[in-house]
Amino acid sequence: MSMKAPRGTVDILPKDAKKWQFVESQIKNICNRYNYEEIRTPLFEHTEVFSRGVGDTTDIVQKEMYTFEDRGGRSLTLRPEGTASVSRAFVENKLYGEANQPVKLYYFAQMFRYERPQKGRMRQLNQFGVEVLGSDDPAVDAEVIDLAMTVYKELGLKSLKLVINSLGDKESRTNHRNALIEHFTPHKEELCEDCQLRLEQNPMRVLDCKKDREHPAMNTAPSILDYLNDTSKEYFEQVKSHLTAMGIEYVVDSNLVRGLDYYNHTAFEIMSDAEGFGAITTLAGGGRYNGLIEELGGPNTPGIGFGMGMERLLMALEAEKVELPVDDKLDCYFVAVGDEAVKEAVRHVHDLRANGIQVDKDYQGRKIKGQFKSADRLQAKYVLILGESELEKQVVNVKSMESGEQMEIPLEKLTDTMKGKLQGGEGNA
RNA sequence: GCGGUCGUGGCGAAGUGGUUAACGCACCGGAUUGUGGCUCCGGCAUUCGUGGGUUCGAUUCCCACCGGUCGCCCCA
Repeated sequence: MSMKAPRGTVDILPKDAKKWQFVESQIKNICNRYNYEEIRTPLFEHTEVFSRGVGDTTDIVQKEMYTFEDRGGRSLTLRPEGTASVSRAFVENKLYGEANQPVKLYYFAQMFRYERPQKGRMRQLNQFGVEVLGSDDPAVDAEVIDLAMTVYKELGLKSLKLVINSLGDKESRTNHRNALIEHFTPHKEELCEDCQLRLEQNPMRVLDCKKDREHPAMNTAPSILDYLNDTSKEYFEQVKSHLTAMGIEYVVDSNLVRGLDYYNHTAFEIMSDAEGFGAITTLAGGGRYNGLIEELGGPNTPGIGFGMGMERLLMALEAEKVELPVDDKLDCYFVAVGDEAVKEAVRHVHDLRANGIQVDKDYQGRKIKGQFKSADRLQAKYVLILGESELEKQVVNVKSMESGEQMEIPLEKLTDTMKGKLQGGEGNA
């Protein structure tokens, strides 16, 4: 029997986990500056949260959910995205009653989608996401987009493309929808199978079909931007002017639709131009969802947010050859020689660690040479040598692996000495 | 869900229907009796993705399945 991780899942091993930790800490730092607070919601929800929240006709709900029945006969689903879960939590915990509005939240969470795996597309994926609930100020839309762009820029990405669109309010959407049906119905037979279905269920999505891109009716199709009513139009203008004021470049693409039903007004995607991405270029996507909270049983509350793929972020960093400053050097390696010293080493290592010093030692019974090799591989800054002669004199030989210099330090001064050396920073050992 | 391609030790990578499956890296041991990074010597695949089939014989041929990868769909 060979045990393998399930299809579309991967193990993140220590080498990579260091990168994840770094990226996550940078992102949390940014969230803190923007005053967003973390929320953690369950890994699974009642299936209804997603089918109603995300929308019955979406690909996610129709073919990508991990749905199962628990022993009590409840239908549960591993979360495929974050917004519906956070919205449910917002309603259930009555966060609309909090003193500080809007409520600004962020999360790091695993998502699950049953799809054919590909590079940058996993069945279990990690997302960083943000949701702002309780304000319909266009400046919030701009803030959310700014936050996402800031994450990428501060991490060092350059090849970014921000695409935005407005899907308008309910009235605008309805008018546009009718216009689309009127426009495409005469050509229905000429469209691909998927689009024939989309025309009935969600005509907007015909617009971003790649198969029918060449169809003449596509170019003449009514654009949502022409169907925005005055308030929607004004809203979009304000979002754009805030972005411009912040120096954030964007492209308006009236065919940007987004696959989830809950979106209205602002929709956006951030893509990468970098080489080595293959077919997958979307790094993050999001938009406004002013009706969702009500749909889930809460008070009429506006909301906006985005989801950012962590795997794709890491891929983008790699594609652009961004070096992350991950420190994998070990402070100290404790080398013990001789039965008595080996026994003593356990206690001394403990003491050093208790005093905040990073130390490791040999557990393979290696000889001194092998222990030095280990120290070298672990990129130890210092090797602390305890042998019979040192034991007798109650000292430790401290060797700087960088300079090769070695000096005797009395055992009782070891902790303080090492603290001093390590605090001293680069190279002045 | 559909199509292409691939699957040999920890990693990279040759190879052939037939007694012992190259090589490189890594790793382990030794030359160096208490000190790493260099050098030399030695060690390191009894499922060649899994399961069937063809054959006297299959890692090599055929089929299925599983998995990776690329593209389509869609998205993070």
